[in-house]
Amino acid sequence: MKNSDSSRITIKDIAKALNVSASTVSRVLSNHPAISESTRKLVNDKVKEMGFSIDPIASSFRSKKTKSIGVICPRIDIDFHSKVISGIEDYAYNNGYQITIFQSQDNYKKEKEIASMLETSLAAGLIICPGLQTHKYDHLKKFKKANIPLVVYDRSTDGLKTNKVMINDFEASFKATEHLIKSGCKRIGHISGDQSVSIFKARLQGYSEALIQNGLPIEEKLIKETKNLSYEEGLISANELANTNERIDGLVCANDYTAAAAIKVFKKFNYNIPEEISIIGFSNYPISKIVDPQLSTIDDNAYHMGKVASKLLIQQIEDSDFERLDYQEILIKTELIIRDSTKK
Amino acid sequence: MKNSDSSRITIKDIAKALNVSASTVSRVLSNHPAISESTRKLVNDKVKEMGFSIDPIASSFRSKKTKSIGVICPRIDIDFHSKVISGIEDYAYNNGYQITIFQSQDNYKKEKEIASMLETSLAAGLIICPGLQTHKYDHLKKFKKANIPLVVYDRSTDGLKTNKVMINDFEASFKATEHLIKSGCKRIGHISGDQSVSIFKARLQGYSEALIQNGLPIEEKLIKETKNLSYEEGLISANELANTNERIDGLVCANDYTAAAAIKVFKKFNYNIPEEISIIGFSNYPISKIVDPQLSTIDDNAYHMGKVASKLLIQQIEDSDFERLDYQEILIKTELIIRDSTKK
DNA sequence: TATATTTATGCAAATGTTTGCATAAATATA
DNA sequence: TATATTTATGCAAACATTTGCATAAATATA
Repeated sequence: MKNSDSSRITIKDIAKALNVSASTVSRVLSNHPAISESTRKLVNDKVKEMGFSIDPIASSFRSKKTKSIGVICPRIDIDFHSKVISGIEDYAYNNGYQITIFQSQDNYKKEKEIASMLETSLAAGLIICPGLQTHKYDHLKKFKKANIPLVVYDRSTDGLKTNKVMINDFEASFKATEHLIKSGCKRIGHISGDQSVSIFKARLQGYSEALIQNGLPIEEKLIKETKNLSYEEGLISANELANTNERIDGLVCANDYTAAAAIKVFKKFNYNIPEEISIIGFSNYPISKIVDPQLSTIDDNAYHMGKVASKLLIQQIEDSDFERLDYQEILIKTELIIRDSTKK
Repeated sequence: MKNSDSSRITIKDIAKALNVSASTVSRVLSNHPAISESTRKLVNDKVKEMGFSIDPIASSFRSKKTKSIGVICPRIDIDFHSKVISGIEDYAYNNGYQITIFQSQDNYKKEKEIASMLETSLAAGLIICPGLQTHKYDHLKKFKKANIPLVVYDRSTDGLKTNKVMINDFEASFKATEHLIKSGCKRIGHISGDQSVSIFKARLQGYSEALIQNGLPIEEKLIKETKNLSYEEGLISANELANTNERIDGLVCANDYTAAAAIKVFKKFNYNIPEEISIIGFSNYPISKIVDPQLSTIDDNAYHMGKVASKLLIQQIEDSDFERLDYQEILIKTELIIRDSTKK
């Protein structure tokens, strides 16, 4: 009765109780084919009876594999990231993986630090949204060398050839702009995000391309770049747009905060929304249903994006042919959500 | 040159290179006192030179300790939880711990499943916000038995004596209500959450107590219970309140969504806010700064709550006197944020 | 100087699981 | 029936680190 005390039940205890070897028990547990049905049942029953469960640390130690996926994002408490992570976790959990989360705070040094830690700690894989200050990717390239699967989400990483899951920002923004054009808008402005960030650049391009393809001119003064797409910056930009001498009748915003700000400003300037100006946001934040009028916007499918990233990663972890594949880029479809801030 | 290939550098490699024993290297790495300054330096230099880092799995395997904190919450993509987790992660990371996150989806069975997994996987500790369906706590009591530190956050757990970090909901709601009374409101309604959930019960009690202490009557028909405190439920409740024959001049809402809904409804009924009715929310969600007028509310300090929970847990993990303490309950202070939806 | 104490280091075992190799038993083939 | 093949199981080593115990070296005490 070596284990009558609080110490954990091991494979050996099961083996001893059944007069079989530890190997046999281990093989049953991992569904090894070369085990007879009879012993398989015997072992499984005993395992249940004794309430045994495998020690994951010991298992990882021996096999050099873990069931733990590292996730690095700038911050967890940003609506978009929390949704992506929710999707990552759901899929991972249902497939037997755990996720360990880190916040880089958009700090390049910290991001490198976390990445290198993850690399030496036998993470099964890494899902990362690189920080805004991250422009070199050596810390990520190391994962390829170490043969640890890697998936980047949301931000494009020029020069790093790796698995990516992204929103088709260009297409989404194009779609949003086209929606305004089709409903009759002729003079459409844009409140854009930091143009050194690829996704915001893509949103501006989508907007521009939609104008061009529909024969509308691009007017530089109707494009207002902001640093953080904050509500406050939105107020400022919208004010400037409301004060141009010729009226605008449409506004494509690169997120919902600036769009909400624009609604407030144009209402103050006595524009009827959507009759005199159509305003559309991006992301489908909770606020979009609360502002008055309710905001038309683009749903970025963040949760789904997380699921896809998780799936892609786990596929690569488990697929032994992994080395044959090089990498994949997946674009997530967005959805145009038409509410009351744009004409039908 | 055994390790010229891709295999990892071990303590033995360092030992061999310096002609010392592995024990010595290990002791340097864990700051064991019985090591001379000279060898300490020698080893540390070699460690840097060879780019060695300890294998955390092997270390955990031998020492039966991990640096991994389990976190279970209903969902990650809820503003409150994502902020708490952000705080947990920040503090944990700065103290050498990692967090592994799970979503219970408010599903009792899943919560139990995750908890039991965490218990057998050598988690250093657990931080949990129990789900709405969780009314028995055997799965958490096991942690105490297994001597794994446990901290519950946000939801009270009657009958479970354990470490808790909570908002003082009673006091916060009291404070909010008193703010309205002091600014001259005489007839104050309340939109409340599910009364089987302790925190929402406490918010109702805080509201009631403030009325009583200020000599105002409690009118049952001015208290509207909702199931989920959703924006839609807020619209319905506010409509009912706007249709009582005697006008109300104040409204305390148990969250910001219902408060935002109330603003919309009372504006529609041509009330001037805050002159004719003061409306206050709870939680300080992003929307509170965006609705018009900007919403007065209670900041629940979610990020700080996470930090405190993390700190409490790590204290208990590392404090060898842990068994001496029984448990602690910490109440986080809330902050009254006065914006434009309430009279000054 | 002899003995006691302190300080610094090494030895070797132990942790729980997995897995290559060996082998026994059972079955198929000639 | 003898041999070859397949199937099921066991043996024992390996993984990287930690730690109790032993001991050598250095220092303090008598």
